[in-house]
Amino acid sequence: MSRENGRTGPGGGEQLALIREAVRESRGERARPRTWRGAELAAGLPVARVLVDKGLVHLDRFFDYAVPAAMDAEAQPGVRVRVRFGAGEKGGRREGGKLVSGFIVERVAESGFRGVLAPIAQVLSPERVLSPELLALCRSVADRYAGSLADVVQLAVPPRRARAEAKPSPAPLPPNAPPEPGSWTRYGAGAGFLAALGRGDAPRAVWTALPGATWPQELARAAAAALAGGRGALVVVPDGGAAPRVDAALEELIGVGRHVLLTADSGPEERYRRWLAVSRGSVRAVVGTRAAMFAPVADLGLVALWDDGDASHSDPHAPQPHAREVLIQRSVSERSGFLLGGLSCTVEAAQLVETGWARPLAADREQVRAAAPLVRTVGDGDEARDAAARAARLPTMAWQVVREGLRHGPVLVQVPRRGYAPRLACERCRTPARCRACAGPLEAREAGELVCAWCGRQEPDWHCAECGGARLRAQIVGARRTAEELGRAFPAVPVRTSGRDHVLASVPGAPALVVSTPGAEPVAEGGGYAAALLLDGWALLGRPDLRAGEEALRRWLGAAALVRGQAEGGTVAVIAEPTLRPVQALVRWDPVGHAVRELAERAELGFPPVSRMASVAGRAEDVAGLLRVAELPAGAEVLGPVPLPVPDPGRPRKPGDPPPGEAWERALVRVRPGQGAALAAALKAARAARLVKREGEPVRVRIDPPDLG
DNA sequence: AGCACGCCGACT
DNA sequence: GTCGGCGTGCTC
Repeated sequence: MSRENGRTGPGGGEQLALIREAVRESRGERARPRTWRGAELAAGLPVARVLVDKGLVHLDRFFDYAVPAAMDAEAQPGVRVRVRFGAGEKGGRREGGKLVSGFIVERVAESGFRGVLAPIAQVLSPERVLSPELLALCRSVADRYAGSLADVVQLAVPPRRARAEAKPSPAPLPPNAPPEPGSWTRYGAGAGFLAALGRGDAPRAVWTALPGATWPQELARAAAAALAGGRGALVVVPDGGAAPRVDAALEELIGVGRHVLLTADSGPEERYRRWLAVSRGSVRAVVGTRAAMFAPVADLGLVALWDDGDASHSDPHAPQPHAREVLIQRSVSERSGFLLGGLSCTVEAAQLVETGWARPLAADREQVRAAAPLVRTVGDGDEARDAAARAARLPTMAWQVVREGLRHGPVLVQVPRRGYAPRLACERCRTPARCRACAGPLEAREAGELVCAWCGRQEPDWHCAECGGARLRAQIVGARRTAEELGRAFPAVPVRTSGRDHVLASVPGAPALVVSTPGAEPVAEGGGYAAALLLDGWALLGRPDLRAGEEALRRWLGAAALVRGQAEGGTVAVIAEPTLRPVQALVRWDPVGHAVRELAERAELGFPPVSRMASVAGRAEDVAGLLRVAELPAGAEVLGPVPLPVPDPGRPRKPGDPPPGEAWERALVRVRPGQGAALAAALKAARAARLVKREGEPVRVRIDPPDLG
């Protein structure tokens, strides 16, 4: 990686640079200037180290600028500045260059740069938004994910809103009184965990929450415990639905003015105002979504994350850091407590316990059994005997669960989300159903007709090309129709739907059919749903994804946790093959056992998180080229490359998709867990080298790729 | 990404 | 001699 390696041949730039330097030296120029074009420079520390806000990987370093005396007071570390960047020299003076923004990272007495420093053009505001702690966090996240510091800083520091900066933040309030353990006493070590937070320790726990809707209060109580001990707290939840619930619970515990809610819902200016209140130390607790993981809470006592299996915890912007990994890093470097909670359990969470890094925080079996509903399973193929059940294509048992449930309260029906299903296939031989014109995958529309997802052509008379079969596994249609038929079968009962565009927060406790897609389930008032029917098993489990089982269980538990406990007659029917591991884990309500078993399997196969992986995607020659120059750590294993499936031309292009008409390949690189940092560094360096030399098209590098087939 | 600098061929 | 083509490397 040494600079000299890149230089070749006589008369190269290296010699010239030396000559230019010698000339300057003889002219008496130096890197510690007193003046710039006659303007006086800051006396004490006249050099500012600046992070220039340009995401280019090979520019991932600081640049020194001269600090004019007039800016001395305001040009403090952490402030936003404008600087001229990119111009060459004319007669030993800097001219032109584009005005770019950046952050002052440090003030120093002298620069290592042997040239004429350009002055800072402007201090945008004296607000010190990029504190040393936040900078360090961004640096370590960038390193972990093979990304550039500037990219991560962009995620961590919200865009400036001058109006929000103008007003001072309110004075901080004294700490609240320690909260009672409350419902934490239901978990063996719960009260102890809160007590440890309160006295300033840094306990770490993976918490398996009991079913029900009390977890927002429990998260709030943990935050309140850290606050009462005089430290800060940060709670990250997956979506705008959960955040207000934790926020409300926290407000009830500690009142107004000690915490803020950081979500996109409040709008950029209000959000920045709240962020500033945190940055200025005016409040020391934050509840928020993904981006809040970087919130500059001073003196962190607790970082908490809810439901780390939710995909929204993974930031879609480069370098795509995951909230769990960022918060793990924060809890280590800032020596804070750590709480990873959920109704379910990811393999990563299980690994934190397995390695001894965190302690499990769970209720005993009796408690779980009492709080959880009764779960009954029935396979897909079981024939129903009565006509109504057959019309709804429901096995008799499932039908009875719904009918019985409707006598006592609302019944939740979980249906698969559009676009979440595997492609339609021949019922007999499972050959995917393809368009005869363009070979695109066929989709079933509401009315039941078949349409090509790529070219839109209708296919009224489909026959399997392999076996001549005429029947499809048309389950999306099936599940939706089942929901419709249920509504028709119980005409006296209202039907409510909750999904993508219309998400209901809650429904009344009266009998009703509540049809919802996974993740959009409303809370039922009056103690929960009387029953739930889970119809999306085949869609969840049929995906060719390493996480399919974990994800199915997570979504089922999320729905089933809203159903009343077994003692109050709460029942759940799941239509899925009863022998499958996630189905059994649901019946036993044992997410941890499931995760532990999955983890063991990953260990056997050498899959993450037991190994560390990165994916490298791009045109075949670029992927090969990058892997050739990358100095991968010893023992690194390259899997593939294999051709990447072409995304549907009909769908809008997602970031990260190959450009239309280009065939991409993907390789996976696997290393032992301890070598993750080396892997990231090697891939980053290789990509930078190729960018500098302009070899081929850029390649996409992703650490912890989420879509492992 | 821009943009200057350098080397080499064609012109006044 | 000197003007301007693009190939190479730097940006405080």
